[in-house]
Amino acid sequence: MLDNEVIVFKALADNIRADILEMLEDEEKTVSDICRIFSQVSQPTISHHLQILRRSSLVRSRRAGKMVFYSLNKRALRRIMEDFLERLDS
Amino acid sequence: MLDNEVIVFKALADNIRADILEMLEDEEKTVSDICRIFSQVSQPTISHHLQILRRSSLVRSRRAGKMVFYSLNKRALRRIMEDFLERLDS
DNA sequence: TAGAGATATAGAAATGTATCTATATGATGT
DNA sequence: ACATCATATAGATACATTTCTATATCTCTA
Repeated sequence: MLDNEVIVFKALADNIRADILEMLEDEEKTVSDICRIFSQVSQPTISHHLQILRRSSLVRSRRAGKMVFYSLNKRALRRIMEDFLERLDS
Repeated sequence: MLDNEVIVFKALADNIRADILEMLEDEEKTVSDICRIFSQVSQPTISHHLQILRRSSLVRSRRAGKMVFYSLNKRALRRIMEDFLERLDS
């Protein structure tokens, strides 16, 4: 199994990060948007999870003024999963 | 993201377990077989990783005399990954 | 440029996971 | 029944991750 695959699986191996990814499935969201949903979790914690997702290439971020928008990198996610599945069959 | 998906990703999120899965890709192996390869890791540690893989449904085990054979549950792995990918597109 | 809003980083505490040694359990042959 | 081999479990320790509070950084506006 490739190293970056393990990194991606680590990123996916957490309920909060899984929920964040689902939130980003259809549209990008700011950190505050995300924090608003996870009302029980602090902003730095959300920020930390976002960094992990970013390092794994599963999300992208762009700054717009004071806000930072995060979006799901579907292409990367799909590519990694499909490569993994393909090696399983061959 | 489904709960059992997160459980599977947790199982995949470890280098030793990833390596074990690769070893099992083509043929079942006993615990001793696996231990022989991971010569730096103790038998109970391998056993522990195998239990995690088993609980996640990624491997199956069968006893044959004193030995226990572990095998990759390709069908489960493929099904989980494909369901995950499919929800990504729809 | 001072103040306020949005996000990131630092550092510490809490929690979780991996690993080890020792030992228990299960199976086989004598 | 006993000794032995293969694997699993218990319990302790080490290591890694998650989470928090406090604070820094960046950006806009007055």
